[in-house]
Amino acid sequence: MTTINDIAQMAGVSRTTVSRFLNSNGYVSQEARERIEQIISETGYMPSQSAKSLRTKKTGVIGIILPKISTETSSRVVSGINKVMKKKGMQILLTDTELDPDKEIEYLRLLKSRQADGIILLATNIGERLQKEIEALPIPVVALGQEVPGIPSLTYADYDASSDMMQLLVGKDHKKIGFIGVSKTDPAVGSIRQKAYIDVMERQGLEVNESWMAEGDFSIESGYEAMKQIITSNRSEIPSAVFCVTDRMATGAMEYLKEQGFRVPEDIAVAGIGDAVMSKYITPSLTTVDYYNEEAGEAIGEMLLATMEGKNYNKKMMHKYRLIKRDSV
Amino acid sequence: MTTINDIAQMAGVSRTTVSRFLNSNGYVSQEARERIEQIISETGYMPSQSAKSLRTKKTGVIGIILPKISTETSSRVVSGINKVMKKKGMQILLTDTELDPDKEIEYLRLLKSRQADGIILLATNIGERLQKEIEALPIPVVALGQEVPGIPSLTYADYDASSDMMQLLVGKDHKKIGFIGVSKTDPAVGSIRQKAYIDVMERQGLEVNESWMAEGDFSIESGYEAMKQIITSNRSEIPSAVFCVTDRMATGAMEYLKEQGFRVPEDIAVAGIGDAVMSKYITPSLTTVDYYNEEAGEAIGEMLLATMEGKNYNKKMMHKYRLIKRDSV
DNA sequence: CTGAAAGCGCTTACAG
DNA sequence: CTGAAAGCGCTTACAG
Repeated sequence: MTTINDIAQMAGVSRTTVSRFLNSNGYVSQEARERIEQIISETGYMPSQSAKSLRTKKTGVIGIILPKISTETSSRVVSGINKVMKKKGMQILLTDTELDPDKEIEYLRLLKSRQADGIILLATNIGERLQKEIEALPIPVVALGQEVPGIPSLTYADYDASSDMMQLLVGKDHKKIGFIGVSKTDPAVGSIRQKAYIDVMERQGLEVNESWMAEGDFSIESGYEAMKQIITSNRSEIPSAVFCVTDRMATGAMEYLKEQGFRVPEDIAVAGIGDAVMSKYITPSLTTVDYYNEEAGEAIGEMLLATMEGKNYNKKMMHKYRLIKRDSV
Repeated sequence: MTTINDIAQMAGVSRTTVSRFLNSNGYVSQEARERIEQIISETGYMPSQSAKSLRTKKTGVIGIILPKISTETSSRVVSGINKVMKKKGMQILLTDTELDPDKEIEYLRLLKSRQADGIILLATNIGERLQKEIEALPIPVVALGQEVPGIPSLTYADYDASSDMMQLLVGKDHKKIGFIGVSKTDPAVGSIRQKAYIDVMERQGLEVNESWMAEGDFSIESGYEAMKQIITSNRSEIPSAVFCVTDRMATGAMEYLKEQGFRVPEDIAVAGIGDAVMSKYITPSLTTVDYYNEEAGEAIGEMLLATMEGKNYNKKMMHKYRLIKRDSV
């Protein structure tokens, strides 16, 4: 590998001058500049980032901690983050917890040792240990999707979006509304969305029937199973609508209903959240909520950049959303 | 930040000993070991990767050059790669060319300057310049999805898979088969899959009607438009089946057909490639080819690891696939 | 079993 | 406008 010393020698200047040229700070004579430029393009020289980082304490890399890489939401978010980081010449180091809370901590440490300039955390749960770990970290951390105490967070409007969707159902005169959720260990998806469901039901004086509620694990199959459970355990009185906290689970639920000969939405209406591409193309097309994930990625990227610059950034934000009314409701 | 020197001092040993402890090479007395261990856990010390990399010339990072981050294929592949890299304690640096060939070269250089230990390239085209650049690179590079001369490549079985799909169509007695492809600058998707289409048509003595062929750009919308073009420019004689080189375009094509009142597959059959999740849940479900992208990710990861170790690895491989027969054909 | 010393490739005061 | 020198935090022969 050719180094800055080689370039300096070949150009007949000191490495200080080459460094100045590289970083365009300090004066370099036109003459020196030209010779250096020439040599660099001849050799294809690229400064070593490791050496640079060791010296400057900046790596130009930010870390992203994802619950799961191969997910539509993840890839949209990453795409958004990448968009803003690219402009700043920053790279992205990807990390995947596979939904394991311990790994969130492990990766936080790893990213520290790799001296990431900043970290974006897409947490699924937010335990004590995680918070302690973050607090001790000498690197700016921001969170997307969950509100994490003590650090800037951008959350989705889970409560409002879920309430709106429930209102839509209620407005269509549904009184028996079922619910397919996920574990409450996930505050945003498991807990808040369910709370909105229950609150609207109660506010409307509607009965919250436990047997109309089931829990899945985000997968399409689990939505299928949850729907099956709701239907089979309620021979006499099945719900006329089901609110699913996720498009994938809603897709599974519809799959089961169609299989059993139910008409959607005539017999049972189905609603989801997330606006997966799929939701527009299944039949009937799915009524859902668009969370603008890619833009959320951009926004959280900007937030991280701002906190890295020590700016007094608005700490807690909620991202926009919109209801998409289609044919399943 | 606490450094190895701090640890050494606090533990009353030299930093050499601490380093030996950290990397578990060379002897360290039980006593020293315990003190060091203790101090490290107290301080939460993590060795600086930049310093380590500068010294050892290994970063523990591999780079991935993707045509587009937020794509189902990409995220499956990355997930597979991550799976094998995780086992080796390696991290992934993500890079997105946005389908711009110049960026492939740019990112190759960037990853060099970041001293990636290896690079996985998901190229979309393979020009001269790219090949020259790779050749000059002092880092192992492997390619997935396209055969790139001079480096180990894992390709999908584009020709065979497309031929099989065409045979399936022919077997269902289709004689007028249309085609929706992409630009031929993409050898694998644009060129090879089309060649298979034409070869089968000719081998069967079927007419290759130019007006039954259209070109999209991978997007669902472009599939819609391509289908529209085929239908509207053939008032008298429309094809009875259309082979689309991509599930997304097939989905768009079906969307247009359904809109126009055509029945799929009775009036026109539609086939795709890629097994997008969606393809199972649209109506009718899409007949397609599963390329096992995640496993391909694992395989290319292993190939990179092997080349990094200088192993005499099988240079050119083709990944397995399977035809999935569903209801659209 | 352990430590002193050199060196990886940069940047940055400092002095000229 | 330019260079000599120190130092970033590690690892690795080498010597004991």
